[in-house]
Amino acid sequence: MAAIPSFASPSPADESNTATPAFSPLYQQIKALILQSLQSGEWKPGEAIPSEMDLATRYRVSQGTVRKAIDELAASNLVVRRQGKGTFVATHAEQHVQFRFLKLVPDSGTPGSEGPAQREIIDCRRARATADVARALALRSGDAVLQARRVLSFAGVPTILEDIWLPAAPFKGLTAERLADYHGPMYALFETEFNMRMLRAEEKIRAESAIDGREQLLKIERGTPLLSVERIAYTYQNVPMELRRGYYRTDTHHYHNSLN
Amino acid sequence: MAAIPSFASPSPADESNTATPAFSPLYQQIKALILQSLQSGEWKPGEAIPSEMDLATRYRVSQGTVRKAIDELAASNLVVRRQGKGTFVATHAEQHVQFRFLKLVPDSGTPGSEGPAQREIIDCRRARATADVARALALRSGDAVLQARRVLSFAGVPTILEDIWLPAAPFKGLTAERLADYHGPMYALFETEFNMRMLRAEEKIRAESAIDGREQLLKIERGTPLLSVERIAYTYQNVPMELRRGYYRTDTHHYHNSLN
DNA sequence: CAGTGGTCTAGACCACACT
DNA sequence: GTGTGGTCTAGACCACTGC
Repeated sequence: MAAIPSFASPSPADESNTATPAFSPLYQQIKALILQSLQSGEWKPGEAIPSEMDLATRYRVSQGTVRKAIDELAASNLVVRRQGKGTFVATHAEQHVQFRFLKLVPDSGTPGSEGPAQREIIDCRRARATADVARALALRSGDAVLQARRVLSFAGVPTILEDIWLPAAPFKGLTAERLADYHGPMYALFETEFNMRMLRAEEKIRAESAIDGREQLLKIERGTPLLSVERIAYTYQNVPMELRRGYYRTDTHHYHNSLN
Repeated sequence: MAAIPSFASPSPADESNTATPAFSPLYQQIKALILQSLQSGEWKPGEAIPSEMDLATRYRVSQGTVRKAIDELAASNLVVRRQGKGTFVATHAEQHVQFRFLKLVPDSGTPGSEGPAQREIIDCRRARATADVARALALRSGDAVLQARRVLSFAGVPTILEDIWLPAAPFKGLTAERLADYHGPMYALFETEFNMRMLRAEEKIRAESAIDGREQLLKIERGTPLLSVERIAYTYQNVPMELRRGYYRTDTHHYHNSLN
């Protein structure tokens, strides 16, 4: 950095009305710079970023300052540190993070113990955003979206029904066919084909009855209670990039959450 | 510390069979020592712990090492740092952390916008642990437990029904009457009266139908889908100290979760 | 003002992975 | 051995709080 000695962009006009003097530590500025390089694709998912010493030289700060910046990026799962090897851009494509955002686990056994999930696309098409979808994705009503419906099965048992909406613009080139033929982890596809990384998500969870044909797709009785999970996934700058409405069977699985 | 230069308790006999050489950084050892003092009650919830410099002197390490230890304790919400004032033992008794473990929020408005919750104890008595309760609380079947049932209402609407089990031994002196008469946050009572701090919790969430009288207590129709939330709360050393089975209405509220 | 936590530096050394 | 992240130190200075 060298520049900006400890104070960041405090437009003097602002200070009169804001309570906070907008002090920003050096390591936060470095963090922002690294974030920029990540977003721009200078370092791609799975790749190593430059070593701490290299970055310290590049930004003209000490290694400790770079370190603290990377610490925070690692804490939010944007990068992964590996001692002796380097710091790597996090990815959804790796085996052990396949279902980073999926918190449904089998009642007995460990998360992956049922073997791989079977993904079946039921429906996939272009559509126009309804009011609620538009609000969730920060679009306008009627904007083009991609819509998909799929079923995830574990050990042959249909367990999850998902409706997915994506804004069409950032995923230009993604056809319904491409999605329908793809059977790997969806977030990995987004990363490799569209340079779109899902960084965090918010979920709203409710209990609902299985109706509107969902009972048939999950092969359960009409009216069975289902866990309804509405997820909005965000990319850089907290821009919403995916809306997902999931319906989970909870007779053999449960949603697991840890509270600190 | 001074002692134990970078290696902690590696009983040579152990090393033959364990894959990990059991290396423990100094700051982890300091963290463990601070943890001990917290658990022993040397510093009570709400109080300040000694300053970083004081602790550094006490343990004969540098301030930076103490700092890193406290950083981790703060990250797991065991202590709270306040610049210019000190580091304080976290507590459930403060206003803004009243419902630290409750993730049910109203569909519209902010978490606290409905005003204070009304707590009504429906039932409260001593009992013997059934097999499943015993397993959850690491007891034996038949061990003495305290059992309570209560309803939480927001803005006069009954929203949450909770069954709570506590091991009787650690809560010796807690009578059914005391619990029934108490109308504040339960975890605060545990802290002040029994020096029992709930540090983290695990939840298993399912969708279930309102039956077995739960529909009456929540004043909803029989068969309405409810969110079933089984929570086990842990104190120091990951010892389970409370089992709570909650039934949440999700027509006006939802369970909110953030994923990173 | 003194005391607290927060930032930043420079340098030394350790643990780990690859070659 | 070389290079990476991880630990630890000592000292300086900054920002916030309360006396």
